[in-house]
Amino acid sequence: MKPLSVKLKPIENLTQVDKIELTLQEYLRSGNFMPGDSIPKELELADALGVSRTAIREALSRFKTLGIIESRKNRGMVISTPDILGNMERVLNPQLLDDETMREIFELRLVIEMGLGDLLFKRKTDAALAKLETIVEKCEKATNKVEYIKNDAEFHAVLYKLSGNKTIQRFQKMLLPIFEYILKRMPGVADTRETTNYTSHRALLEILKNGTPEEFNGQMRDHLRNYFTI
Amino acid sequence: MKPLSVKLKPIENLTQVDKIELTLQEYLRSGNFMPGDSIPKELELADALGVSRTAIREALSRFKTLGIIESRKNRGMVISTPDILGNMERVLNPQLLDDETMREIFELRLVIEMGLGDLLFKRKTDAALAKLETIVEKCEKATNKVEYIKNDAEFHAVLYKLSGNKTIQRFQKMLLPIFEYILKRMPGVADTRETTNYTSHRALLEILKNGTPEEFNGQMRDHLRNYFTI
DNA sequence: TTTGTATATATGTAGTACATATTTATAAAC
DNA sequence: GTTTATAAATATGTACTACATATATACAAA
Repeated sequence: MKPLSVKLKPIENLTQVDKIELTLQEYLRSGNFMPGDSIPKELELADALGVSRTAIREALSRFKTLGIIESRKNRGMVISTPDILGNMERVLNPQLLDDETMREIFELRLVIEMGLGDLLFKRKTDAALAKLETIVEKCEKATNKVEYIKNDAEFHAVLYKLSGNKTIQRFQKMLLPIFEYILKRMPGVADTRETTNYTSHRALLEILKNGTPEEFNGQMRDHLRNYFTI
Repeated sequence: MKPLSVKLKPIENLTQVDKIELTLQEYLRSGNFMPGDSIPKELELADALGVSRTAIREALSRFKTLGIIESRKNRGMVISTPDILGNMERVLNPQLLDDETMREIFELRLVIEMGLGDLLFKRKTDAALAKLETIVEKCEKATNKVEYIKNDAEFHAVLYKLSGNKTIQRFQKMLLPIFEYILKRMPGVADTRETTNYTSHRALLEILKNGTPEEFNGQMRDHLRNYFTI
């Protein structure tokens, strides 16, 4: 049989609500709305678009889910500031994601960690360094794998906090389950947290105290190099 | 007056649909569903939870918005693989986000770019290097700011592509509008793309050809250093 | 000035009816 | 026997109505 042209696209099968969503999206975009601005009430929108309140509500519900608008009884709908990571967080489920995507997220985490040096040096404080010091010491005294891993997580968490960037910090926190999943389930990725850390963390800390961002990034590369076998 | 204790939290004001969402979320989580698995139809869920189909539909609509489930007529609902970046993309609107968040996103992009070296060296190909070569040459011949900026964007885009990580690549693409917004609107951030690039890009490329990841990351730091004044 | 009460209003929930698309079964045609 | 038409069944999609619920507003009472 002659193969169908790949250019043959399925006819657009948008539901009513899909169209309403697009219309409202364009309306919101072109209206230059700012957070706090209110939009017409459901009945007005339904009337303006010539559709039922049911359909309008479902379209609005999507925006509400994304955090673009908020609604309160008798106050109508207002534009809100969406939480850019919140939506991602809600779907970051290892059960649902495919392996390739998780591998890529894993890599993204590594990349971030290796590029973090400058932020850390820019915002490090004596208090934070002291805190890292105690963690590294605990790490050096750890006697079993569980303790190692716990301290490792804490060390990196404090580093991220030290970056002074709440978005990056949250991002990393979200990615932790993926990280664990990869280490446990993926073939070819060795969990080296036990063997490398207790010297490596010390080195990172010393560089952070007296070294340069370049040195730090380099040491971090070394710290994470085993994960790069993916 | 005695100040109210900050521990005094507002009483939980969850709507019916909110509760349904939580219930279904738990149901989905504990059920170990995989993409492709189907879930009970709306009427069954409504019946099981003792609520109207209307409310069930609104709760399901949220999951649909997040990409966790999909629905088709007469086929019911099936678990799907969510697009982790898709939801973020839909709300990445400079108009709606606050300046602090955008600054942090801007930083995140810088961090990623400075930690990208290893991936690039691991996956570089002759073809990609050749492509970068032509871009750098164009860049060196550029005569006005518009050309510089265009080439700069292209150079970085090819770098990201070279990383072989589609998630990172998409992520960067999504962040571009934020990047542009920051450069244009934020005080204290100088747009130095014109003055630094034509030498800096060449250096990056030469390192990528014959150098090491460390050298590359270092040069990238230099390439981006002006943005770190935030 | 505060506190209570009534009223209007916009969203939230329920229920019914029907539209629409897709599967399944069955019959007809070659 | 394989394909093609046709019909019935089914689950989601849309519309409409009615009422519940929370909140703003106005006004009265303390």
